[in-house]
Amino acid sequence: MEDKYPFKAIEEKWQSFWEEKGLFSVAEEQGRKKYYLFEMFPYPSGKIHMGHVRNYTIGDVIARFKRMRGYNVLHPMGWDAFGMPAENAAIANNTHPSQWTRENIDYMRSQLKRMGLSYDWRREIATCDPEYYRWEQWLFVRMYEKGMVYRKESYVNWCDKCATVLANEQVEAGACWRCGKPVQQKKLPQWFFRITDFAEDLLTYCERMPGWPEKVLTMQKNWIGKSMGAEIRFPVEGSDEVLPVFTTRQDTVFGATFMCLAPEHPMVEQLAAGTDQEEAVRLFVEKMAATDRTSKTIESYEKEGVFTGAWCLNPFTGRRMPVYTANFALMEYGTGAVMSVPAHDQRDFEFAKKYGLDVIVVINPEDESLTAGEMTEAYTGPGRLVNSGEFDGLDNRQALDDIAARLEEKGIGKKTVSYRLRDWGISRQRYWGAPIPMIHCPTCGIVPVPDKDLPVVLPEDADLLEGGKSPLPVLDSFVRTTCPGCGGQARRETDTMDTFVDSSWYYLRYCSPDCTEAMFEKDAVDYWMPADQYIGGVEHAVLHLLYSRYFTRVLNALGLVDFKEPFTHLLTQGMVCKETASCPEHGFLYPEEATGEDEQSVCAHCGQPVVFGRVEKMSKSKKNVVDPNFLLDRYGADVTRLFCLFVSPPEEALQWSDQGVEGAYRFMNRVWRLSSIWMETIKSADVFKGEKEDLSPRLHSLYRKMHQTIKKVSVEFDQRFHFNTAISAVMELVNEAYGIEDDGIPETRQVMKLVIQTLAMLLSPITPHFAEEIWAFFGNQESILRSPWPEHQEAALALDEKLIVVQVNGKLRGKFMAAPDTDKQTLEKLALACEPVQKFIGDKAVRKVIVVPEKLVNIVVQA
RNA sequence: GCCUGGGUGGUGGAAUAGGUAGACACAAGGGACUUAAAAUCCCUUGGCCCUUAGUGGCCGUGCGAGUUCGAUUCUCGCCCCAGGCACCA
Repeated sequence: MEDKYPFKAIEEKWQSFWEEKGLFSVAEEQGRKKYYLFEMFPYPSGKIHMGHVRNYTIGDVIARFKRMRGYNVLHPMGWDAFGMPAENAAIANNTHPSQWTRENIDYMRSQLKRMGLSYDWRREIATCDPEYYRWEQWLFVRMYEKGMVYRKESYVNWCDKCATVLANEQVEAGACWRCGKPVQQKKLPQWFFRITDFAEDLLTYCERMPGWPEKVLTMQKNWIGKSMGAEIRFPVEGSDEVLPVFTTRQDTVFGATFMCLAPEHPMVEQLAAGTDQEEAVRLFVEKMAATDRTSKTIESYEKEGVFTGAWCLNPFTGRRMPVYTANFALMEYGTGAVMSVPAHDQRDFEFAKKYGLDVIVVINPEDESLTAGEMTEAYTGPGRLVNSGEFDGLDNRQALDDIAARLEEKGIGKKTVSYRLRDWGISRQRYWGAPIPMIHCPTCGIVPVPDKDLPVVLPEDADLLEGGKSPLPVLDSFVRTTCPGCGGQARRETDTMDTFVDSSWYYLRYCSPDCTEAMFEKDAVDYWMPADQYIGGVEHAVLHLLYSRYFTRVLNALGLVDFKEPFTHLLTQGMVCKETASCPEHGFLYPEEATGEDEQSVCAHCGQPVVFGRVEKMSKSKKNVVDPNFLLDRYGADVTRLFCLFVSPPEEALQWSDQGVEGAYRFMNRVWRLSSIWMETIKSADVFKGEKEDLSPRLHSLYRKMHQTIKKVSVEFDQRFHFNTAISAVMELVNEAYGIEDDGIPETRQVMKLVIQTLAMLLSPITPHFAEEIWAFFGNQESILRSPWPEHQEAALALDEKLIVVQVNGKLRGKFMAAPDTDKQTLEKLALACEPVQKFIGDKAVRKVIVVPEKLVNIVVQA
């Protein structure tokens, strides 16, 4: 054996071995315990990045460990293959999205294979495959039949640059999540999934998923945004019209002095018609429609509105309330109308101040009496009702219930719930996606494509248009069709589905990827689902993960699956970060653009000192990326995997360190060397099976350390997934094993054989190629993955003597050794006898002695 | 503004049914081997103090209180950082 771990030859050898033996291919085995884990499938963007490396390494460790633990492990991989970058790249490179995507998949698959990931590649799926999206279309039709999908003309988030509609989830701070351009509002007919029907259920189950991180559940809960409140109907003066509002503060209804409608509210135009405000309202509404979301957010503090000329009546006080249209009223939330209570809502307060509207205090804080004219901000806290007729004196929390009850009695409103969550708009005016399987017939209206005609295949011969506009509407061969109802000429729907639809059910397809009769084989799904472990970036906490939960509910409601939650355990891994380097003049710099040693580095372009900036998520724009290929070439897959797991626990951010990788490489070589040193002498030896009492103190200690390590590593792999501490434990074992010399005594060789074999097994999930190589050295023909995970022996952990810590008034003052079963009295006696302890007690009176057996004695003395 | 995490050596990070703070590694320093370098191996490494250099003393887990024999861990108040949401009535 060589001095350095020769990863190149070894890794290729074992990768072929696994592939030839089909070691990771699985099938349902009734009666055998299953484990289904998978990681978020990648978008085939070109090549894998460090985030992928980290994500898939974490999953692979668990998969390999569970196999050795005897589970039937399903560990699949696929491609989230539809999406805009493919179109953009195709235009830029004068190729076709299909070709671009498939080439990327081929290359990235080869990269993943180089990492030694244990996937069942026979189950590989790509969402752009017609046999995949066929079933998505099929489901769409089922949902349409059940009224779970609808079409509505509505204002949608529109990105001009990407030339498409965006879901609310894809709008970040008023800008497109993909290109960063401000998002505008545009009125278009769109297809929507009724996700809001499941808002309550999605929320309820957030309390029933102990396997999910609290953080993700909280983000989902906030996203769904449930508010308990009331709907109150305000009659419009001099008309039969009624304006319903949603409020969470019905306790303040006596203080409502005006009303605000969203500029898009359908009543705005009608109310203003014929009044002298008509023109002003029209101008305001037009101005608001032209304002994009970003500037609305930025100017969020400046409240603005226009009187519509109409008045409504407060149903409790009879007060005439002017109806305004205001920029802070949102059409998407509640009813699009707000009852404004300036004394107790900050937005209403600011609006009232600006337009000179009345402020009426209806809640006084405890022991204080507010005066409307003296308030500088709204009072939103709790208190007692005033100016509220029969409700005066009530605690406002009680009034919430009482006033809601009165609403129902008077027939002017009711208790109700509002959610922040909106229905999911899934139409995309884009080419590279799954076609929506609907037909527009001039006679029959909108008709679904019959099942026998599915899939509606995305024509791959379409020529892409400049600016990213979809070619489908002008592709006659696609658009022209016949109506399945009347047989007459009809047009196909040319919108495609949001790619998040594709990724909302792929984990079900993995269970039976080749099924031609249905979305999936029920038996296979019954066996494998729900998935036991899902791993991916936290950035999908409210997008993909919420949609997947929704989809599972849809399938459940359609009777296709028996469960509601798709993933019992979720692990959200942290970002991969690296320090940035920048030049005041040239911006961010690649490492090779900064010359010189660390602190004295200068910009290669201008010679100015390089500023080493903050540690940021790896990104091309920050020029702080590390290419996995570089690592695989230079250190190999095992070291790359080892490093990713060792630097930090999986859910924390991983901070890249060049020295850190070197350290992982050194460790790998160190274990390799340890094995090399002993290999020849222990090859023919027996594995130690004797009693630990027969061993020399040194060997005994090593033997115990080995069992400790097995225990520690097993717990980490099984429950906590803190691989960094598992690796630390293995390092300690290696360090201790290094202290043993070959003295020719049989027990020494037997123990060393046991230790080295155990090391190979403990490391096999992390550094599988290395482990296989060591395993084969011992003459094993089978893969190490086929051998059972080692079990620690509790008896081997026992110590003859335990270290007892002695404290005086809680401070460490001495230590001694004692047998584990030493009783409290003896421990106390021994502790008091400790020489340094005596010094601290001196002539002070001992007040109390606390004894924790096998651990510590604390002597409390007078201060 | 609201919600959720998190603040521990020069660095990444260990340690929580409350019980030796700093495991393991990186970096740094010293030594061995070598003609030399690389590699490797060994040692030191939280800060401060000492007229006794020790099995020595004091301080130390963002800051301030509290509970306790004992707090990185529990409670309360504050500060800072990261992530999420953001005119949600």
